Amino acid sequence: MFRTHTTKEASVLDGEEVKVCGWVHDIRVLGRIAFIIIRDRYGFAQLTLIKSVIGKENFKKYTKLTRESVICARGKVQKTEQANLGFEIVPDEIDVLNLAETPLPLGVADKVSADMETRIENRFLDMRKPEVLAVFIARSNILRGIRDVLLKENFIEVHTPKIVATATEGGTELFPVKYFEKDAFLNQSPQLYKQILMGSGFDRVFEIAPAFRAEEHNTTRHLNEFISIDAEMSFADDEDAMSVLERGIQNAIKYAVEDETFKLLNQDINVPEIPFKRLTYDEALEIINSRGVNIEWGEDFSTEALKILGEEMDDFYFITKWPLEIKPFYVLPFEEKYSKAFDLMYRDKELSSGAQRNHVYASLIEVMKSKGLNADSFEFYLRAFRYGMPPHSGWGLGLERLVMIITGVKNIRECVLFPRDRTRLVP
RNA sequence: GCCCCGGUAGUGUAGCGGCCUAUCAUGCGGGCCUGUCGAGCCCGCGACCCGGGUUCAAAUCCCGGCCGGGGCGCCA
Repeated sequence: MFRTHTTKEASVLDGEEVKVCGWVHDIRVLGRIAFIIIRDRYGFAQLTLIKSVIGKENFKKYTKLTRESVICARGKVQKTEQANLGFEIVPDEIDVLNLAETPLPLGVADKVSADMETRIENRFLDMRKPEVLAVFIARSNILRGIRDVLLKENFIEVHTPKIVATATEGGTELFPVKYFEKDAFLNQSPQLYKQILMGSGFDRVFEIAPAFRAEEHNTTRHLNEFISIDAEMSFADDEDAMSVLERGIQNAIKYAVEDETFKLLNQDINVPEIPFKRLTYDEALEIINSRGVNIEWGEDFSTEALKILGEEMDDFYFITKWPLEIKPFYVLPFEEKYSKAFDLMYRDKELSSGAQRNHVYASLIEVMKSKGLNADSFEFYLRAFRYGMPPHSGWGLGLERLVMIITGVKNIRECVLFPRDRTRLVP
């Protein structure tokens, strides 16, 4: 057995023999006494080495260990006020499982910061930092928070193809892939497939999976590969969809903040009250124009415009009743020039977009024509609308955007283990 | 796709024509120290992205390349 206890399990003991394994975080030598700080995923433990007890040779050997080496220490746990952690382990024996080379390309315990590039190139080391790990623990909790709500509300978790023959919505660029003798693409969204499932009578589905966009954007809030959380529900309107979404967000934040590692992020966020405020596109436009930024009716909001909304509104809010012309073909038209589309915002950031969908075949064809789309290439999708398609609604939510907002991380790349951006394909 | 900005020891930086055999911190190596916990003190190690040009003189100015960061557009 490598270890009997994690550092956290050992921290509550007193007098017991334990074996703990982890990384050498730091070593402090003070003449005839030395301290080795050992770190594992769960925390830290201090190994206290007294030269006269452990022997001259062992003392020298152990204090010459390099930082970030992997060791396993066997010894007695003692509660003590003298240690900052409130306990220490007095080792009889330390096994060196793997000696780390020196110098480290990125210091884990160093007091200097590192650039994003250095961090990502040495991501395995970067992720040894407890505050970096905390982002991924939060990410896991956020996912669980949303998944729990969806499962509880009877959604079926599904997976749709990521290698596809046609664009989902037009507009964004796709990554081409060779599919034997055919040309194919990486899917930008599961939109069309989850709608087909409504025609299959699945009633409520959700999918948590990667989506790919070949846009050459270079910002702190875009990725070329991201995780899209998509939900779709039958016999439901836009309001029903928004309501599921806000319950999911609320629960995600609840799960994230109640984890004890969340405090490492120094993020001040409260579990939000629901329902979130609904603001129509027209109302939003009025606010923006009143602040001197001119946006014409029917235009999408610029970053500058969204910053104004972010200042005027509460943290989370929906923008509803969008002009039909700036939304994708599959949204339901409403009062001539409007649609049943909505966006979920957090201050100035777009988190999610959704809509009640157009389930009427003839109307769908008409909208596609007006947008210059070729209905023939969407036949696999459209045929589901000819043999019994219920009214339905849904949304897509960018996981990393949500993680960014909840954890307070400023660059979306920090929310992904190994991010894919305009120039990064390795690691 | 358009527009800014930047590349100096392992890491993060200062310097922006001659005071540079290049600053500081961190790290690494060595020494002292029996309770450190951002340990302390002393000694040492280690760097100007690549190619061309301007100049008596280039880390510093100019051109090209490569690499990176950010903003906009677009979106999640």
